[in-house]
Amino acid sequence: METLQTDALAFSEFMTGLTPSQDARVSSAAPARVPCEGCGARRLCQAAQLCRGGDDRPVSLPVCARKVKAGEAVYRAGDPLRNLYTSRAGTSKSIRLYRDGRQQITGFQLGGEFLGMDAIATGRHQTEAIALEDMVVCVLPYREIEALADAYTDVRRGMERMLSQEIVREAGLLMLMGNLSAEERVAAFLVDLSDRYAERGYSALAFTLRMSREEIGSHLGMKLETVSRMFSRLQQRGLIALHGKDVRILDLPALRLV
Amino acid sequence: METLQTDALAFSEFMTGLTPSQDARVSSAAPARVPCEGCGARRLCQAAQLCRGGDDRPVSLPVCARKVKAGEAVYRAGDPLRNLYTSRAGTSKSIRLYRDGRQQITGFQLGGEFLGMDAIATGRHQTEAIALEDMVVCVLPYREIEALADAYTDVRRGMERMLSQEIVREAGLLMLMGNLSAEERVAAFLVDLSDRYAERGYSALAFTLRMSREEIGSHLGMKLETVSRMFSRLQQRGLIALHGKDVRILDLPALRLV
DNA sequence: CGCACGTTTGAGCACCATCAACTATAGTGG
DNA sequence: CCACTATAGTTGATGGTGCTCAAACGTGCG
Repeated sequence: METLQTDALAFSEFMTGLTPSQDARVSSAAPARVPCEGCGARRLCQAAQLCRGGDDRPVSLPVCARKVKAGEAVYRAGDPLRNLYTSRAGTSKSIRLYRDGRQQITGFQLGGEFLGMDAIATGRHQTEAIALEDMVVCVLPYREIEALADAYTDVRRGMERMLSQEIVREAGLLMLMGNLSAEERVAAFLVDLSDRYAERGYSALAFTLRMSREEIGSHLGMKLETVSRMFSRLQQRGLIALHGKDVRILDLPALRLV
Repeated sequence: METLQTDALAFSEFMTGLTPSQDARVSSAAPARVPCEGCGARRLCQAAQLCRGGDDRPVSLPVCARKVKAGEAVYRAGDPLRNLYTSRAGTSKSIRLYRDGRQQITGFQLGGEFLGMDAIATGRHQTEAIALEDMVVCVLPYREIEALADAYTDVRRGMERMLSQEIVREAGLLMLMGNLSAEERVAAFLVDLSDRYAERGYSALAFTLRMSREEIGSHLGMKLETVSRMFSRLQQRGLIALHGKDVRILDLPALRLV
């Protein structure tokens, strides 16, 4: 997997599942239909079971790919729920806005992970998703997902499981915010990223943070200076080594116990 | 509604929808089938749309009522998901346990509110629900819910909306934990309770806290002494008046702005 | 009544936020 | 290629918020 990271073109192709000629059709302006079959991330895609037509499911979800540049929004708070999304490549953040301008990052989404489920309750997006780097996202029309879910039990179960997983994930964050010290939170954040990268086939011990210290702080409920200090402290303890945004985890078991 | 609170028997009957003779059949040991039709809380029941048989839905969910004494568990962490629950009467807390004994209260459930959705992802309950006072809960067999959801679109939509609402609710809590001061959190907690009591027909300005200061603290991410101090401060400011667990909100608009 | 428990209030301290200075890095244009 | 700038990150000094420890005060119950 690491070799792919060193080969930018092959890596891009692997993640997007698009050959250069297909790639030309995929733009912000004109999303193109692309088959799940060609998607390199399919094995790890949370939405894959919704996309593919199973033995007993002749119809598969028509998936459009869309490019989103770093800093652009996948969707905005208040937007009506038209689509759900999966990241084919790239990382995004989900921001929840508050009345007085305060905001909180409720989560980061890596490649293969699902976005937008907060909108299902009200029909409007409660958060907004901003790309932290250039992304390719799969656009999953919500109406079609609903239709599929109406027709096929396993799709329905999949949706429910993903919603419930999100509840469990947020409950874990609540625990973190309510009980853990700043150092413990940062350690838990790194362990979580490590686990998720490992799940997607990347190195669990060396990765690049796609988000700033301030964004990490907003997610964990602390200030950017504190994040920086805790990184330094973990480094002094010999648990991690970091140069800028590049993290190497030197002692993962110990980091889990912080 | 307040008159009902003064008449204990009528109130109990109203909330449980059980006449005394029915009531005798309802015990922890032997849950009895009770129809949603007789339930006084039905209009406010989050699960009502799952229970009742609509025009196009001949089959309705067989609902059993169960009594749970204060301090007893509705379900425990690790229990396999067999049922979802609605509180017919009484308040519960949802606790999430942590490896080292630390724990966090992820929420309180009032009468009419749903319990147990955290189990759908894994098939086992991630939290445990403990009654804060004597409760009557509706036991909704998960398999039957699934079957109903497979058969009827509106049931499926209802389930998804409830799951998504839970995500939005927890995201709000995350915001609270990440950004608000102790005083702001306590104020927000009271406002939330006020809104929910109002929704269920009770007074928005006078109610009794069913949980201890420590439980409030565990929910809001602070210590019980701090909760007490913040209550005192809000009282000094003239926003609330409290005697023990009885709260009167003197200036709700101001409390919202804290 | 006495005991247990929940709650309130106080004093001192630790942790994290704030303010501020400095460094590192990347991007821009001469 | 190098200055120049802007942005991100690190580190230090200081203060405030909330935690810890502790004592006193109710309130309910056996």
